[in-house]
Amino acid sequence: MRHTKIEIEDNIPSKDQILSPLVDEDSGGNANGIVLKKGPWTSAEDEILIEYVKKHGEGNWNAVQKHSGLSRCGKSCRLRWANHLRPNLKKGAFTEEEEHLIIELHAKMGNKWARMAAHLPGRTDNEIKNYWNTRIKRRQRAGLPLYPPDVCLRTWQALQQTQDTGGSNVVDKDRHDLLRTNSYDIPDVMFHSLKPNNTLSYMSELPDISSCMMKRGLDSSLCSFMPSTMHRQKRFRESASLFPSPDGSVKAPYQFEDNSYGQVTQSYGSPFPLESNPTNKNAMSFGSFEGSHSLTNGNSSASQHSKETEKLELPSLQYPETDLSSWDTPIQPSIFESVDPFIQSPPTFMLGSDCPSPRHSGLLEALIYESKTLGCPKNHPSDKNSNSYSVTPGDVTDSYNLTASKTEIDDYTEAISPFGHSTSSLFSECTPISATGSSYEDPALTEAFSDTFQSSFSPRFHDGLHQMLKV
DNA sequence: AAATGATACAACCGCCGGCGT
DNA sequence: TACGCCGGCGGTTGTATCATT
Repeated sequence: MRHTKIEIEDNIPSKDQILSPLVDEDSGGNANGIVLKKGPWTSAEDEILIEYVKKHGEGNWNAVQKHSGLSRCGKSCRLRWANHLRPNLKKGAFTEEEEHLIIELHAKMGNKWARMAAHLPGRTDNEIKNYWNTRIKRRQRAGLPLYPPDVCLRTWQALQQTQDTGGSNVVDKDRHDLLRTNSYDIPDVMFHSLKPNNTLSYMSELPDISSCMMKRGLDSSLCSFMPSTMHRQKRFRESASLFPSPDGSVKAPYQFEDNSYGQVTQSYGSPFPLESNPTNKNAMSFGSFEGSHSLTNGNSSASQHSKETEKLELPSLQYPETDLSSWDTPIQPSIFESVDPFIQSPPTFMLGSDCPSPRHSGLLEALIYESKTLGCPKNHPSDKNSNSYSVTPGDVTDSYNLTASKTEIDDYTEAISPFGHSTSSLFSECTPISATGSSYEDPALTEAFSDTFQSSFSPRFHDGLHQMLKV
């Protein structure tokens, strides 16, 4: 880990700091009229803070300024202490073990940096967050997925075990607790055009799956490389940013075909044709890729705003249909998803959950979410170019128009796994870490995961589908 | 050697929940 | 119950440093 100039020359306040200390000019200082300093900490300030904590202990950070004369706000003091001054902080680069742990933890927890830090003694949430964001960028640039297959497998197994036991023996207890609240604040996503001639069919609900976790997975890891670190609003705002089209013009990476209720569909895949192209076998990509919208600061999604959609966060979903054997192969660009931006109240049987927002999702949630999403009746693409089922504006809440035959559904579910797309797509989220020479490229591993996946969900999906068709 | 881009890291900001009044 | 304060958390930004051209 590098040492910054500030750390190295800690005893010497920078010229800038001396000449023009950064202060909170906006606030003009605290309630006492004292101007609070901002910017890098000096060693002198560190000393003061350390002394303060020695005397008074941690906490009551707002009192630091009062008692020690340190011109820093409480938040700043807490952060400085937590990230740099507290004892037993481990400095330096992450070890291989730590990196693996982070990957695994992120698969389970999503962007829960503080909780992840709890599993990494001496590491701070900020460090982990920075590491992860850097990793995301790196892999995005390389067009590689985020999670290695073994992580996918373990996460999936953990998920299954959790479901089977109905408990929390695999998933952290607090995580399990998290599954108990309700939060349906994200758009549901319909995956269509997942395969040539295949668009997502309706799936019935999976009663034993946490809808929360599914939601949380929406915009994250599994679904895309879009860092889940973006503010929802901002993400949406930026989602309206423009992406160059092949002809040099710019256009939104996806468009609403119809912004009426229940029929809003967006086509993702900025530089590529917006309509589904049946001939583009590799169109679906789970990972990020060069030129994809996900590369805009790692954030994908652009959209046109409509009155109805303005408040919504639009997820970035990229479902590669990558070959399991090509872990290190940059994923082919393209993606066509449709998103129902209208958040509807979920069926009550859906598990309430902790569902912090989906932006925090990890692989685990992504897996669940994806399966759930596919099983959600409201997630219906209206893509007329596909065989997907559509929802008309009037049937958002209680019914759907099924425009495909049961046979089609059967074929589809059989063909592309319970997740609506090839099981292999899930692995595109997984990636080998070449440096470790681990088993990430082990075909047996990926196959095992695939088998597990298929065998676990297909029957349910089928049952659900058939049941749904009776409606 | 300079310019440019990428990376790593520190720090700030806004939001949210808990808690006390 | 409402309100304000405080601390924690996640997201974002700014900047120093390194690498490449």
